Formats: sequence, structure tokens, C-alpha cells
Amino acid sequence: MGWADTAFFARVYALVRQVPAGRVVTYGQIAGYLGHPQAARTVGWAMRAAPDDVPWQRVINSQGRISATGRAPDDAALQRAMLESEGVVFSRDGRVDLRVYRWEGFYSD
DNA sequence: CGAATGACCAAGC
DNA sequence: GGCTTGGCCATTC
Repeated sequence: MGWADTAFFARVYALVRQVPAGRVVTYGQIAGYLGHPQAARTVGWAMRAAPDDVPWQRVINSQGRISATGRAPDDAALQRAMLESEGVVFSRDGRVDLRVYRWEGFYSD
């Protein structure tokens, strides 16, 4: 497979794999941890081509919402369903409380 | 190699 | 709180 073979994408995937079920992280959070706080868009690009062993559903935007820009509605709905099945609770307006579910285990703690 | 493309984000209204 | 704007960056064409 030609896609997802780059070093940057590989690092993104390595981090996402560390996120446990029932927790979430943001695109910007991952970008920042990789040393490029403003490469969040690239992280989104990586998620678009994520291999099957990457829990891409646990990556959401900084507002705690499922990103749906230029994406099939079904895909976004699936992401929410997968998270809910892991125990993540969405508010009435479809948002996740990052103060509760954000995972920061990468940083020593 | 220059230009276009996003599953983004922070700041400003 | 929501909507708009400008900027960022790796990947693609």
C-alpha cells in the first residue's frame, strides 16, 4: 500500500493506537505532541487513510464534535455509534465533554 | 516543482 | 454560544 507509509503518518497512527477505548483525543492534540501544533489538518488527512488497526473513531475536533466536513454523513454517524458503544456519552447537541473523556496518557503521568 | 486539497484551529465579531 | 477568516502543514496532482 502506498498510502500511510510516510514517517509522519506512521507517528500519528502510533499515537492513536495508544488511546484506550472509551477515551478520545483531538486532531490538534496529536499534532502538537508530534511537534507541529498547527498541523491538525494533516492529522485529519491521515485519519482519512487510517489502516484498520487504528482506532480513528477516537479522534475528534477541539470542540468535542465529530468532524463532518466533506465526509459521508454515514461515516460520521458510524463514528459516533462506535464511540457510544465504548461508553462515550454525547450531550444533547452531539458533543463529547473533553474535560471528561480527553486522553492525555502520552505525556508522562 | 508550483498549486491545490482537506475528518483543523485560534482569534475576532 | 455560533459564524467567518486567515494560516498551517504534509500529501497529491
